[in-house]
Amino acid sequence: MSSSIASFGQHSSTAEEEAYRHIQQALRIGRYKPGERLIPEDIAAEIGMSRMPVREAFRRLASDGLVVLRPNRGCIVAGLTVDELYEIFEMRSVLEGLAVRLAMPRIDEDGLDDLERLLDRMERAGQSGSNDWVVRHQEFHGRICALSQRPKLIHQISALHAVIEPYMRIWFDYIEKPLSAREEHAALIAALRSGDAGHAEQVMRDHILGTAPMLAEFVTPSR
Amino acid sequence: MSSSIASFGQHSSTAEEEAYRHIQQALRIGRYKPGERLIPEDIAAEIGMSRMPVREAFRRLASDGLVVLRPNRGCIVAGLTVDELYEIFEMRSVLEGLAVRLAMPRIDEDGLDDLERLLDRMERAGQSGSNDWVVRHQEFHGRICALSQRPKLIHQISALHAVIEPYMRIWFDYIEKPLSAREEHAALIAALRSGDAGHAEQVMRDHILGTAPMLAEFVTPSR
DNA sequence: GATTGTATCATTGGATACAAAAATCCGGAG
DNA sequence: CTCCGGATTTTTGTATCCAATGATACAATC
Repeated sequence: MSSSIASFGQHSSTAEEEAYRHIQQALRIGRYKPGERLIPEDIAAEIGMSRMPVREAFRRLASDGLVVLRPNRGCIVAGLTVDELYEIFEMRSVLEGLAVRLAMPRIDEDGLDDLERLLDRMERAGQSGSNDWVVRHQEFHGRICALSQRPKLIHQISALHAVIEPYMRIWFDYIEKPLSAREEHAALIAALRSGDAGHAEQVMRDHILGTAPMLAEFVTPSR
Repeated sequence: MSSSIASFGQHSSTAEEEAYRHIQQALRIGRYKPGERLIPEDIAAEIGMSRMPVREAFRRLASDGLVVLRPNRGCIVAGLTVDELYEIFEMRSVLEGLAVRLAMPRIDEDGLDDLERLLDRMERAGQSGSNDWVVRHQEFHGRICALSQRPKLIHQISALHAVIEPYMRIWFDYIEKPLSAREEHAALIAALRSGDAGHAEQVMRDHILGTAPMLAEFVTPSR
């Protein structure tokens, strides 16, 4: 088999898993655009398998909200309306707010230092021009969520990040780097340092809700 | 074909959808028990189709967290540990908290009256002994969520309810009716009537988190 | 010239067949 | 009696095939 691209590491044993990862990655980086139809045969050929595992991957992607699957109409890339984008951010705000609150008792000095390091990496990625910033930003948020030690919560938040990632990338391509990003994330660390869980939760909520309007500007009314 | 149960309405055209509904229903009412293996062929035979649509339904159910799908190991009904049950309730608390907050500006006198009616139905179902109470309870919470007018939020909350429904039923079978249920839900309506969105959110959070410990008693350590 | 009906084509959904992996069973050795 | 190893059986994963549905283009009629 000639898996030309993305062959770093033996990710998984099943073909369905491979298809899922492949398509998700393509969606995240915006290779497939909203409204575009995903042809099972094309994708199957691309990664060297038959249509079937691809079809099954479609189901999961649909559950994640990344594609829309209409009977006998195939699979189209899900685009977000402005309303839906806000909805995602509302959900993120309360879920990640919960995550920091739960993370609070589990975090120590080392953990806080790690977060500072991640903040620096994010900053550097932002200045370098490549849009790695988006990845670093997710890494920062992901680290905090991970501290909560709640698998289902982490999974859910991660799924929401995947949905908005394409828009984050477009956003980042327009403006060099989110202006207040460094202060806001530094404020999150400070809130964690304070030891006041309720306060940290509120800071996270405000941070996320505050981001939404900036992103909303770049939602193309693709429907 | 003889679709014995739940044949109200022509739900959908595709076999996969039928399989999904069938299995989900069976899981909700506890017909399939945690840890039990779901044999694709058996279920396929049961509803008169081949393994394939059933397999695809498994993917969605796995995304919902209702079953666990391990490569080459098949599909087993997801059981919850006590920790996982608490996690679900934590997520519910913030998501439904968000839902009431968003519902607040959209609710009017008629809406509040509707909720009162649903509360009465819940009460009657609780006294009748049949475990319709669980359904009515979900109906009550679902109505509030619906008022938020947030499709993705509603969907997510609904998925969480599905996961805990079997445990709610077991719980209800032991104790006749949750003791403080009526007061708590009446308090929710009162909070909505007050017009204070933040307060209503807090009441919802407390209500849901308060329920978790009672349910946790009935989680069989099935793993 | 526009609109509607019809025929053809492409694509999806589902079933069957086949291959690969895991679980089970059975026998033998320690 | 227990533990290990191999063959068999069961079950899962994937591919191919067939039927059915939706899209499209062309033609006929208004």
